[in-house]
Amino acid sequence: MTYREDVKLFKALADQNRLQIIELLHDGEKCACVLLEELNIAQPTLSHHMKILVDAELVNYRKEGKWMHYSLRDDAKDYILKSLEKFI
Amino acid sequence: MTYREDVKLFKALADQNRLQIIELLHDGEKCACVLLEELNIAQPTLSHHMKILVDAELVNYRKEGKWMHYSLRDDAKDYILKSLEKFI
DNA sequence: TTTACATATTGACAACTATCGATATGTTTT
DNA sequence: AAAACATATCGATAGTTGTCAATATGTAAA
Repeated sequence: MTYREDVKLFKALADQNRLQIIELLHDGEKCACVLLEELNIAQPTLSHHMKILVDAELVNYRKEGKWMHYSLRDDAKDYILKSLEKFI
Repeated sequence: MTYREDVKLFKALADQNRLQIIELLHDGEKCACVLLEELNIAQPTLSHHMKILVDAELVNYRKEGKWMHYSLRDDAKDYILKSLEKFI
């Protein structure tokens, strides 16, 4: 039994900025530009974090013109819980 | 709001070997020597991982003579869940 | 009181990660 | 078509992490 996907998920959660992003997205979909305003990081850094969250399948994106809208997957908590339950 | 403790917890979960250790401890308390037999890592590496799990308060230890016995905290799942619920 | 054993610590190293300036890409506006 | 804007990618760098050999520490057995 290997846990590659679960490790990826917990790695995505193992960063202060990303936890804050998840909290911000909890209210609903947000534009990257809005996230950028709320966080104290440079634009390439935000882009980097969003990629990690999307790769972990925690966050969805929707492109609209020149804006990127990110949203937490609706069953995010269950998704993490299901991962947890594999070994705990 | 900062998430220092939560990041520490998720970092502890963000490693293949440590997830496997947690799975092994799910059966109940185990001696370090037993864990060492089940995992394909060197003894200092196990010691390192156990320290991270103990620091994250996911795992308790009990010293008995020259043996160290490690066990998962009984409310481990709730403990993680409570952390999750801070931002999700 | 040696010797053997279980675990922790140290030191070194390679791999990974977060960060940001510079730049590229793609879109809208003028 | 040019300028302005939003986001992604690249390249570099500092800091962190996983790993193990060597060694230290502490305990039990001979």
